[in-house]
Amino acid sequence: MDSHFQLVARDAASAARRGRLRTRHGWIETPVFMPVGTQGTVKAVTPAHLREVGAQIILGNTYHLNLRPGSTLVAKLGGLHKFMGWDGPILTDSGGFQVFSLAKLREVREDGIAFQSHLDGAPCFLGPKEVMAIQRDLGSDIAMVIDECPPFPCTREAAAAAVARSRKWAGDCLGIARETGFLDAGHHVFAIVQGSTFEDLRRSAAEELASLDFPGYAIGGVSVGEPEPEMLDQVGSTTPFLPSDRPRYTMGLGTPPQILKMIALGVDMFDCVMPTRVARNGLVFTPDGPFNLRNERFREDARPIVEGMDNYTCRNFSRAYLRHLQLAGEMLAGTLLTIHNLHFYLDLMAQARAHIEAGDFTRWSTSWITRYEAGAAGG
RNA sequence: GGUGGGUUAUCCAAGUGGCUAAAGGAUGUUGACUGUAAAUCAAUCGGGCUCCGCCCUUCGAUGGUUCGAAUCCAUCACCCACCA
Repeated sequence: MDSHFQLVARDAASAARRGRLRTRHGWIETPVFMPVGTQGTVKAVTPAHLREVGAQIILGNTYHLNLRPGSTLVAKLGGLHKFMGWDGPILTDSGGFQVFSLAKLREVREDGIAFQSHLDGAPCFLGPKEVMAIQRDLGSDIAMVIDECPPFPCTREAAAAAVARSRKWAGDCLGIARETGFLDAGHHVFAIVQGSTFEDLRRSAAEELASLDFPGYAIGGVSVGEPEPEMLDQVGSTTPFLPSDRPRYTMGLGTPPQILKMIALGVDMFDCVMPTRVARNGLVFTPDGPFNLRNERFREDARPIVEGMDNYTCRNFSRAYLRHLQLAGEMLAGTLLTIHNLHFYLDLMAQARAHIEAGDFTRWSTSWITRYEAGAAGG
């Protein structure tokens, strides 16, 4: 089997899969969590830190990098990998999500999305042609199609329209990738399934995109403010209609328990700003749930965030010290807490992979979630 | 010794008769954060309670004027500036 995606093992009690995805910058073991590095940096940490905590692949963002410093500049300087000093795989988001998050400054047209730059108000346009050109410039290993990500809640009409536009754009992106030799060179292009909370829309979108034969499939339109049950329903009503021999990726998710639940639904790839963003705000993850280091109860706590956890932060620093850094506004706090949180997420994924291989994923996952949710951590 | 200015809650600092438990900032405390316009944002911040409301105690100290004072008057204490 010389496919770019290989399934190594499957869980008997769920749809969880253990796989391997080949990219131009190496193989990725799935399920995988991808730290988010929107602007060509995973905030607060260096590529060396990323390696150390076990990152296999990171994200970049088409919208942001094209506005600043500009994709042609990045191309001129050797592509995003060289530019940012990261030689592992990079997935670039297309900017579709920015339609949602920057909604006040956008206009969705048939051929793409007109934005106003959030930086200086300059007009900016992203359509299939633009996003593929930018992602080619960046040297993306996995390029995402441009899509329309509707908010939650959203009407059936709006959801259907977003699905239709996204499907059209997806086909255009794939066509461009074929014509330009992007795919043949070993880059991947992933489709994005929309459909909001409408199961039939999700299903038809998934089936139609599947028929186009993409190297991978993403589930979009989640993590837009919907309650967790809705979110899991949307994922669960999409994955059955995606080809099982292609990687599946839920965009922008999630919390540790959510990720385990989605692995059980057959999802292979995840990205989320949560571990990095909340780290900069003082929140850290532990097997007994998250806690905020700013809390006074850690004032004199000499223990590491997680006893025995093998990362730079837990090996060397006490909760009391990290709390001090956070309260003092020291930038090192963001760095050390990000290192811990990323390691926590990536270590969780490594455990999940091992348990899928070992055949006891569901049992392990259930007890992991139970402990996490019961946790009054740090007490 | 003289003249002028000042003393407000943990800190800084508004407030010159009622709408003031007292602006604003800082600090503190708590919470939020899900394809990153986030090293951000929000709440709370005299004490107590049967806590969508009520009761105490506050604006250097004491005494006074007034229906009512952080706000006016007197005395005292301390601080600052300038002049001797």
